[in-house]
Amino acid sequence: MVTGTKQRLIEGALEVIRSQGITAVSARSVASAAEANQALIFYHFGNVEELIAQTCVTATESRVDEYRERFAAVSTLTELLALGQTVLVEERAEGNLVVLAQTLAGAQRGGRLAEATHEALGKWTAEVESALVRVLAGSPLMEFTDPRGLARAVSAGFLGITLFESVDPAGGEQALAALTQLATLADVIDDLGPVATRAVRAKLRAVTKARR
Amino acid sequence: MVTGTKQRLIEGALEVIRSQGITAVSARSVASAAEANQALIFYHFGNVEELIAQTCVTATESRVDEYRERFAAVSTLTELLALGQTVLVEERAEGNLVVLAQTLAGAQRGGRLAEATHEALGKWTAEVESALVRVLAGSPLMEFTDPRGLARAVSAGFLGITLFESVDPAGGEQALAALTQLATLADVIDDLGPVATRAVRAKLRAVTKARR
DNA sequence: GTCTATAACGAGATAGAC
DNA sequence: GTCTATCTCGTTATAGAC
Repeated sequence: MVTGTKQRLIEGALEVIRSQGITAVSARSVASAAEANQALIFYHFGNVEELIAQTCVTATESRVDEYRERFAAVSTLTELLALGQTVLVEERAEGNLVVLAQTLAGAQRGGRLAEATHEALGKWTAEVESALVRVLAGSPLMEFTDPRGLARAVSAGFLGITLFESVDPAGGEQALAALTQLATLADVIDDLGPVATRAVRAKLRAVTKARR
Repeated sequence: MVTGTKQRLIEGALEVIRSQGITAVSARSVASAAEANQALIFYHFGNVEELIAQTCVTATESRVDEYRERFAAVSTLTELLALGQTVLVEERAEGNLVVLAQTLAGAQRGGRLAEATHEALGKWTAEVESALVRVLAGSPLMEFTDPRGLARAVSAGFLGITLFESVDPAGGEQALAALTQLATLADVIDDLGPVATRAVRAKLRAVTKARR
């Protein structure tokens, strides 16, 4: 099944999306990239949208599987942040964040692509979230952050940077560097321990008060 | 010029992109939304890509102008973060972050859209950056953050959350909430002043050492 | 500036031979 | 499962009347 036509069509779709984006996807362009007959898309997937949906989900699945062990090996916030950087850099070459971002853009009208991207995003956020929970356990940060929301924010941020990079590579690099710096700051809070905890608690009280 | 056909075509393009995304854009769909004749797109813009490019730039310009005074009024990090949230919420209704994100996706193949989105992104990042520089002046944070890169990271993050929201509104909300919490943490570091500065410096030395 | 009409082509999708 | 051929429709873009 490795060299099967169905698989080749998915790889063709990946290639078209990576190099030209979702707007360039058509039965003909994908079939051409896959060196397959255009009619086979409809035989194997029924329609083009379904092909894209399956492409997005399986590609994401395969990349997340690739990273699973590495996420599991992470035990500190610093390590997690370093892994995040690695993901961004590796996917810059692998191109699967581009695929997810492009499919997400194509999902604006809802439909099958919305369902598929929702599923694909869930695969990333689940991995990030569980790593966050593990890493933040016992940290003063745990008390004030929601790993669930944070995992989503991080995933969304990565997608945004991926899109940003495509039109401004230098700017994307700067953005990544800035995030790394912020990461260090979070680490510092972590290390400050009880001092930071007290400070954060005081701040939260102040903020809460001010908003009443 | 307010009710001119050219303007109506731009508004039609905005409507199509907002409701159905970049993949649904065509001379016919836009003309229909603008209640204008399809041929007029080619008379006024030459081709559809140019229409989208101008739509993206002018829409971004108008929204950024809308926020300029509010950015200028910001004098603390907390206020800036609050404004950031406001932007995200208001643009959720206004829909112009969606337009920028969608155009960015359409810019994957380069060409005119890449140029236009580069320009549009620059308008946002310039505003965010100048506010960051002002707000971080004299803060211990200034020493360790690059406002230029941070502004790009923030802008990219907003675009990512915007895309994320379109397929998972609840998740987008959680992401936004998590960022707000992180914002408070940054604020705390700011308030800690010299204590934080020393801690961050020590941490940076440690990190630098570990990487050698 | 705006319209109709139409050329020229690419799109999704299906039928049917092999 | 894969191919060719084809239908039908939507697409960009232009020509030319008004």
